[in-house]
Parts: sequence; structure tokens; C-alpha cells
Amino acid sequence: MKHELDKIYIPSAGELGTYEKWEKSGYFNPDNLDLPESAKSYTIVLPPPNITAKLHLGHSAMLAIEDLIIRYKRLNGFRTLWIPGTDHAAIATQNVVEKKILQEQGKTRHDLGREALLKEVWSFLEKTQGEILTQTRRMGASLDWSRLAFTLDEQRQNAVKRMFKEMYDEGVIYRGERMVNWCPRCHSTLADDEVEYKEEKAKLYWIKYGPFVLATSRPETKLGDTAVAVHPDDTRYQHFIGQELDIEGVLGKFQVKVVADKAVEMDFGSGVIKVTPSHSFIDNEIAERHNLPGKKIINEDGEMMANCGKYAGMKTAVAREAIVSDMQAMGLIDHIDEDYIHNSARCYRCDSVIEPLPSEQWFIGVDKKIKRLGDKSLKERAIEVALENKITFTPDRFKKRYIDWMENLHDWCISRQIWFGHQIPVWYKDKEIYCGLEAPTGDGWKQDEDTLDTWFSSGMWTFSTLGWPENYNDDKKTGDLAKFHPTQVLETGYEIITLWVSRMIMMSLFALDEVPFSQVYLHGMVLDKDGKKMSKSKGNGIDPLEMIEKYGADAVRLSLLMGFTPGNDTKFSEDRIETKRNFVNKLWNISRFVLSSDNLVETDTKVIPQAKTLADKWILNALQETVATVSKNLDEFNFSVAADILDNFTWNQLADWYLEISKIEKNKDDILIYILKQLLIIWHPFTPFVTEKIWESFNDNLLMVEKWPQFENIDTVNSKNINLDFNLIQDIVVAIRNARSLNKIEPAKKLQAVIYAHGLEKILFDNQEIIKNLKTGIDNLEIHSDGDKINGAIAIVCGSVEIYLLGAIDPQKEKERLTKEKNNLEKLITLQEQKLANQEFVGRAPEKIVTAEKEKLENYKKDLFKINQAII
RNA sequence: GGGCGCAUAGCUCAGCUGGUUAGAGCACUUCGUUUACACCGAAGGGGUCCAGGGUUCGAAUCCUUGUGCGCCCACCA
Repeated sequence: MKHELDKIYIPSAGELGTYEKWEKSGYFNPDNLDLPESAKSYTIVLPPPNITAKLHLGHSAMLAIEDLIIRYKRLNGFRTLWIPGTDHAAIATQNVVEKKILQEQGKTRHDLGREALLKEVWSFLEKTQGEILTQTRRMGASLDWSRLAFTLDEQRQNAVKRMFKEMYDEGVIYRGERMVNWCPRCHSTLADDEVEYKEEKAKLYWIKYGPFVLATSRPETKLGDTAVAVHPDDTRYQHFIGQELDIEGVLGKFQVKVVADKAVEMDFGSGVIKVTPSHSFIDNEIAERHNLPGKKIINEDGEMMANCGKYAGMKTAVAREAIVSDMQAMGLIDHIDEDYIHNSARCYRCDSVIEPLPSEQWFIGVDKKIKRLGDKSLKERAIEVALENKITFTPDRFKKRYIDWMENLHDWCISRQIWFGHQIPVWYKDKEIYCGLEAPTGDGWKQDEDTLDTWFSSGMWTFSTLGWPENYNDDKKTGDLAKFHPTQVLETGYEIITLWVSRMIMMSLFALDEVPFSQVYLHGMVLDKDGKKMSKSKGNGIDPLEMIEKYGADAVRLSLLMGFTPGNDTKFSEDRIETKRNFVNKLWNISRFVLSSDNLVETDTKVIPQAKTLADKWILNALQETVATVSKNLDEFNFSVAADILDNFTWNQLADWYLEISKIEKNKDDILIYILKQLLIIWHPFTPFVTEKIWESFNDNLLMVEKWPQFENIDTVNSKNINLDFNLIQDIVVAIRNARSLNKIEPAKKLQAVIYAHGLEKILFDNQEIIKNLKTGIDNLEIHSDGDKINGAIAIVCGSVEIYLLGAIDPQKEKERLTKEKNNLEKLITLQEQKLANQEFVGRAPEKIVTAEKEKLENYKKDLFKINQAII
């Protein structure tokens, strides 16, 4: 039997077909996997990409990692489910569409009206969503497309309404007036994390304010002042505290109260601040503490309100100028700092200046005690599950970040003043209010105009995709929800841990009283070669689709899996993909070589073939070690390390040595095909396309659902000896090649070689064909045992050149080395025993540390035992 | 202001709970190839592990201070 593969692997030619084959097989869907009832499930939800943008390399990294995990688990007999989906990204999407309409039709959303705008949004989405799904397929992602979800499709809308109602009925969701970050342009509130702060040069006005001079950057808010505040310890102003003062302003005199509050910094300005409760977060808090009234003077368009006299209707910035010039005329301005640097709050979408305003909004009360959560609040439970390690983080340090953030969390404002999104399921009629899944019967009910924060629906992602609430009745899970929830791992970028991860945890705890996933794996960002974020506007982005066309999806995947460690950013450039393309081609050619033999034997992958020579033992042993360490590292999410080990075995051991030897020592077909099969299975999660392609050339079954190789416990002493013996042969071959090169012996010229090696004659004799023929050009080889002459070293005489391999694998030297190591270990054991016996830390240090130290001692002893064995 | 991370070869990075001579890929130098693969092979050069101090028999690794980057959070009236 002989199999032919093309000389060069051209990925773009076959990848689409291979993906189609997988998809047709149905195995992306766990229901179709041929598994015993007892098989454990393994679920990942794909972080739904935002539908407005094309996928970037960050997405590709995410897909590569998640597909790697899923394929690895599938090969290991898990009931693997990876759920695809997309996110409606409410504000972002509406913005893109609004911009488009303004450009194409010259209309605003108010010109169109709610219905017409939503129609435009949906038709836009149809196009972009398709593109994203195509890109995802091209990466080779083995997602179960039959379970495709969208955060705003019908099923998710039902789930969201149900969730809202349950939280409303429980009193977790409430409506209240709060200071919010208001974007006057978007006409919407922004969550704290949607506000961006930018350093800017501004003017700082020192104004005369009754008996004080105080500094402000927003003199126009003076119209809304109801107090001034000083620090309670500030000796300069003690006697003013508690007084009511008449202050002269541009609209006449007004009264303020002087209060003492620790929020005031004595060192800033004059140590006195004016308090505008309705238009500043800090002032609002101060006002709450001191029961001060608020006075609203700025409306939702960012304009001065009717109560502002002649300034009414002006934008705040305009009013500022007008008021300052009036104040100057009245002699109320002391002086102005021109280059005061401050942080200006901006809308993350449109960059408008944020206006803090009191406003009616919907909130999730994170501190509200909830009966079904054992009278604990969402915040408490969400922190608890992390502390109890019901959810673990990779890397571990993000656990701290998560908990810190959680602890400082304020009530979450979930209403947004936009049209595209989940409309709030609340209806009003006069003073009546109704929350329900459907509109209430009867006339005159009007639904709340607002929609929900996009994270409300994506926070429900792990269970809304698995059929909640239909699959959840009387606190019992059924169907997909029972089978696949909680999911096993959430893989996402670390920047999203607060925005998304935390919300998923709270939502799942509320809905099901269980965690949404047990592990969080966080990847870093893919940066450009200068360490800058890739972005469209900078033009420094690398288009994944283009890279896939050029180098193949496998190469793109590998380039994003290797040299990329959890939680750390990576600088990326195209040549990283190129070298991986070279590797994929190498793997192809290894297979081509193995499969080109005339007498290939089909062997069962489970049966380890008989090793006939040292090289056979060595490579089979190396394969075992490789399988073991790769599996271990994949289990621990060390994807890059796993790939490195595998790469080293494939290229440096198998291709560079064993395949060359197989040209000299014949009849290795059974071993070669065995290794190839194992290798293809192990590589498959990393490079699914090329491995499946090779596999199909000699096998009818899909590689995708093969069995991951099992490995036996490795006899470390024996395998060490095999390695030592084989390394000797390698060293001799390399030494002879070097001698040729250094002494300019012509390659074509045949050599007579004599090796003197005391005590190693047998190994050398057994492997003389390799020494003669592995590109050393030895014509005639003699092996002598003559220790006296060469002082224990191995001497090789090639023609007229003498080579000495000193201190290498000489048994005498090796024994010395081992003895040294033994002495060292014995010393360590003594030290460790002393440490354990004498040190004060025993009994005082945490138990953990003491056991760790004891374990260390045990390990030393084990090592010593092994070495003693080896010496014999 | 609070917190986190990074600093190792020219470049991109590994280096787990301290243990022989600090590794890989790319780049570089030399040599080679009718052979599965030039998307190749062989050999080689290149590192005061950011700096100072400390702990230890032993430090790239642990502690401390400093310097330089990067990120997150809070936000200054």
C-alpha cells in the first residue's frame, strides 16, 4: 500500500472542504457524539462578538484557544459543547447605524422614529452577522451551529423579560432618581465603565464667594449651588461652619449653608468648595450626608434650564463664558488660572463631555439581601464563590482584581435611553406601574421607552443559551440546562473581566443559584509590533482572513497559541505566522515521507510496536514522554508550553533524527505509522485542518473524533539510560560531521574511522550503521576498546583527524557525575531535616508551609533513591 | 491617589513551588543538499537575567528599595 501526498501543502485549497466535512458529520453537536451515558460534558460559551465590526486577531486568538480546548476534550471522550453566538451591542450598533443614515440620507433617528430606525438596524445586522460567522468558520472553530444564539433573538428576549420580572418581583430591580453619567448627545446614561477620562487643559476660575475665594472649573454651576463645604479640620474656616451666608451671584443674592465634609481637600485651591448637588457626583454625596437640597439647572440637552434667567437655553459652555464675563463686570472674579490640567469625562462612543445629572433610571441593587440566596446580596454571593474557589482564575492574580472590583461595586444602572435593545418590560398608566412578560390588558398603558444595558442580556449568556427559563421549573434544571450548566470554562480577554465576567456571575447566581462556570481563563491582547493596540484608524491591524488565505488557518492558529501566555499581551507580526506555516509544511512532509513507503502496515493505534534497535526504543520512549507532558500542560492551560514540547518532538527528534535513521535501519514501517497516527491526534487540536487532511489520505474515519493516546507510567531510570545511550550516538555523529567541516574534508571523500571507547563497545557496535551512514561519510569503521591510550575519553580517528569526546558519556565520568549529585542531595536532605527539626517556624508557620517543606524532603529522598539505583 | 503587571540574546518570548554550564523561534555567520521538505539540513556566534541592598550552602527565581515601561480602578472641585 502506498499513499501519495502533494509535495507542498497548500492550505487554502482544502480547508473549506475539510470544514464542510466536519460540519456534515454532525459531531460539533454533542448529541451526535457516540459516547457512553456516563461521559462527562464539557461546555464553553463563545464570548459573543459585537456584530458591528469585523473580527480581528484578538478574536482569532480567542477562537484558537477555545477550539484547542474543545477539540482536546472531544478527543478525550467528553460530551463537548461549544456554543456560538453574537451580541447586539446596543449602543455601539445603534451608533453605527445612526451615523450611516446621517451620511446616506441626511436624517437623524428622531426624523425616522423608533420603528423605522429599528428596521434599518436589523437589515444592517443581517449583513454583518453573516460576515462574522464566515470568519469564525474559516478559523476552524468546531462550534455547534445548531445552537447558534443572538443576544436579541426571540428566545433571549423571553429570557431577559423573565429575568427582569423575577428581579423586579424580588425587589432587586428598582427605579430611582440617581446621579448618572449623562451623554447630552447620545441622550443616554452611561455606566461608570463607559465613561472615558481625558486629560485636558482648562481654565480654573478663582471666584469671590461671600467671605471666601474659591476655585472652580465650572462657574456656570454656581446657579445651582446650595452650600459651600470645607474640611472639618481646616483651622482657617472653623468659625464659618454651620453658618448661612448670603452670596452675591449674577442673578442676585442667594443663600448657602457652610458644611464640614472630609471629602474636601484642604490643599486644593483655597480649601473651600461650592456645592452643586444636582450636577456633580461628589457634591451630590456631600449633599446627601448633610441633607442639603438640590437645584437642577441643566437639562438633558446640556442646556441651562428656564430657572437660569437670561442664561436659559444656552449650552453649558456658552453659559460659562457669559457668566464669567458678567462676573468679571461685577468684580466677582479674583483671577483665572489658564493652564489648569484636569480630567474631563467623555462619552466612550461619541466623545461628548459627560454631564452628571439626576435622572429616573432602573437599577439592580447589588446590596439587596435576597431570600433565595440565603439572605445574602448579589455582591456577597459573587465574592463568596470566588473566595471559596467555586470559580478559579487563570492567571490567579485576576481573582484579586475581580474581588476588589466586586467589593467596590455600586448599584448597577441598567436602563439606557436608546431604542435598539431589550425594551424594559414595564408599562405605565397614570400612577400605575406594571411589570410583566406581556403588555397588560386594557387601554392607556404605555411601555417604558428605555432599553436595557447590553450587559444585562449578555450576563445571562451561559444559561439563556441553554434554554433557561423553559428548562428551569421548580428549581430543577432539565434538558440542555441540566446537561451543560454550569459550563466548565469561560475564556475571554482580561479587559472584560469587570464588564462581563462579573455580571455573568451575578446573573447566574440569581437565576439558578449556581456559578455560570468553574474556571475563567483570561488571554491578553494582541498588539502590533511596537506594542500598540491594533485599530482600524491607525491602520496597524492585521486582517485574520487575509492571513488565513495566505498561510492557512492552522498557521494562524499556531502563531496565536505559541509564545502567548495567559493574561499577558503579546507583540505580534506577520513573520510569526510565516514560521508556523513552515512548521505545518514540515508536518505535512513528515507524513508524506512516512506514507510513501511501499509496504505500509496498518496498525492499531493502541498497540505499541516492538522496538528493535536503540533508536526505536529512544523514539518510542520520547513519544510517551511527549504525550504525557503535552496532556499535563493542556490540562493546566499551558497551551504554549504544550505546543513547544510537541514541536520539539516532531521536528528535532522525529524528523531530524529518527526519520533519517529509518533510511539506514530499514523495516520501521510499523513504528513510523504508529508514531504518525499518534502525532496527528495530538497535533489535531492545534492544527485541525492539516492533520485531518493527512489522516483522510489513509483512514476513513474522522480524526476529529479519534481517541487521545493513553500513556503508561514512565520508568524514569530506564528512559534516562536509553536517552544517555542514544545521546552518545548523537554526539559521535555530530563530532564526526564537525571534524569534517572544520578540517575541510571534502564531503564526497570517504573516510576510514577508528573509535576507541572503553566500556561502550557494544552500544557503538550495535549502532555502527548509523555512525557510518548518517551523513558522516564513514567508509570503514573500526571500534576498539583501548582505555589506557585515551584516558577514559572516547577518541575517534577520522582519516588523519583525531577527535576526543571528553567527559561525555563515559561510564566512569557518568558515575562521578551521579556521585556528585548524590552527595549534593544527601547534603540537602540533612539541611532540610535540620530545618524541619530546629526551625521555629514548625508549629508557628501555617500548616500549608510545613507540609510543603516536608513534601520537599520526601522528593529529595525519592530523587536520591533513583540515583542510587542508577549508580548500580 | 490606590492596585496590578512587565523588565532575560539584535527582535518576540519560555524559564513551575530557589539546585549542575540560563533555553526556544526569528535574525546573524559558516558549511551542505539529485535523497519527505529551500516553506530544507548541519554546525556556530551572541546574555553582568534593569540597578542597589538583603535572605540562603546556593538567587534570573524569594524579600526590599530605586529606575523605566504598560495596564486597571478612583477622580480632583
